[in-house]
Amino acid sequence: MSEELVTFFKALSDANRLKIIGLLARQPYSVEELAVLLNLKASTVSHHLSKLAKVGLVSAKTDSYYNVYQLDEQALELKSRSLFSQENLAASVADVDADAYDNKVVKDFVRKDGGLKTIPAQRKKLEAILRYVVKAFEVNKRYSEKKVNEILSGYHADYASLRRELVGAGIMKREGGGGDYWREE
Amino acid sequence: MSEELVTFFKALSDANRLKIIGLLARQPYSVEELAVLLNLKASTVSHHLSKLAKVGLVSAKTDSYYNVYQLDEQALELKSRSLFSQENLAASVADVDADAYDNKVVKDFVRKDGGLKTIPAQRKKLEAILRYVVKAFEVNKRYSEKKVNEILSGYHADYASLRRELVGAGIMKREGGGGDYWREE
DNA sequence: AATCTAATTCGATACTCATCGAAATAAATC
DNA sequence: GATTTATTTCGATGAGTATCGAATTAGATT
Repeated sequence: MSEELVTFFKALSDANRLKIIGLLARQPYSVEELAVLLNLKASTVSHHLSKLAKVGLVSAKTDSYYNVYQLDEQALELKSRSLFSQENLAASVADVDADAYDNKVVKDFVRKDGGLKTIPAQRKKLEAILRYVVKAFEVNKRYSEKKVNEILSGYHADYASLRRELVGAGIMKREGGGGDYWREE
Repeated sequence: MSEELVTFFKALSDANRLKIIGLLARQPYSVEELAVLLNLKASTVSHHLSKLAKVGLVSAKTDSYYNVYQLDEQALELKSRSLFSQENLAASVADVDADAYDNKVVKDFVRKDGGLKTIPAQRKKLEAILRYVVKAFEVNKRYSEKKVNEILSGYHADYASLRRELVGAGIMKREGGGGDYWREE
């Protein structure tokens, strides 16, 4: 996945985070020690460490009062080796191709007024359309079924099928049996 | 230098720029072609390409109307190999140490009101102070000698020495013989 | 020379994110 | 159990930057 690669690079595209890595390459440090060395507040350092931890470059060990962070050299080695591998390069291009495919399908099935000519029967095309339709919903906002139907009916008279497929494909989530709907991520 | 490394990672920490790299890994493309493939405007793609070019990952070849960009695979290979080398790790730590040194010198020579107790005689300490003093100037803005003197006199009565040392150390630039001063980078 | 076309630059806007201080957690000592 | 200490989380702020459209530049064709 390309998103993961972006996250990795973002984690490293900050001078203070690189300094942290450089320091941890020599020995483990607590948050406070790093804060003093870098002339930053502890909360800021904590923020940086969480980003580095998220991509698996550092990890923490609790030691009495302190939370001692250490560099995962193995992960560093591994990552740096595979960064520009054929797979990663291909993955980023796959994203482009996928987008292009989605765009083509949307162009084929969507009228100028934004509504759907038909609901695609083929699975792959249907999913492309579902990814298009879901953009009408805000991320992480809760919608009642009534509201969902109302929005979807702007796309096709058979809003119920759209709603069912959105949930079935995991593109929208639903709480329990009769709860609200929302768009994740 | 650590700054260079940050720039490199920043160049790669954008999804669209990674896609560009992925695409150029297969074949060269013009700006316009990339814009279509990525669903972006040409001006945006141009902006991305300039960032990638700045770190030496891509280069352009003019071909009739078009400006065809290609990936410098050699640079990619080279960079990825040395990213987390001992030298780079050490360099980032050196920055920390250097900063700590500068901070200590500043603490020793600067009064609470911001003025200098004395102008350091030792070269290394003087340079640390000069790096501190130059922060009073905006980057890339032009200042007349009169204005420079005015600002520097806030630090020490011997503003002329400060001005001379700033230029001598290359920390501030001066145009020709009697022209304006400015702070680069 | 005049005109087209692609590319770049510039100014504006919206969004992301580094940083801080304050509040909330967590863990250990008293 | 109460309190201290380190860390994390949260909200706000400011700086940086991706994106666009318009204006400008650079080249090539007529």
